[in-house]
Amino acid sequence: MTFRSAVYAVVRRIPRGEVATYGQVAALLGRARAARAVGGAMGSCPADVPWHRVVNAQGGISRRRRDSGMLTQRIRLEQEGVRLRRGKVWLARFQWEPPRGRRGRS
DNA sequence: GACTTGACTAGAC
DNA sequence: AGTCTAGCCAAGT
Repeated sequence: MTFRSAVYAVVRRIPRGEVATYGQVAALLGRARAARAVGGAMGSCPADVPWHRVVNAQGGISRRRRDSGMLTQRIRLEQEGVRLRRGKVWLARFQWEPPRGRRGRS
């Protein structure tokens, strides 16, 4: 199980209409400081991974080196009902609150 | 195994 | 509030 596949597993759990931050995903994996690695994993992910539901700590859409997919991300989020405030996701309202005691043990 | 890169962050200025 | 700097982590060379 690579770190990346673990990342995908978590992202797939993000409910439609909600979002999570890179740091949040990292924390759920027990690697609170690996937000950067999470971003790297998102660079290329399976089609069934709702990558658009992952944003940076400020609720903003991080820039890719190339591709302007960040535009697609914003649109997809809005279509799911996630509202933005001044170009940034309204985290206080749409940030995902993952259930605890999951991840295998209780 | 060292070195580089990147969709990150938090803290200084 | 906008920029810069320094940690942090996994992957690919």
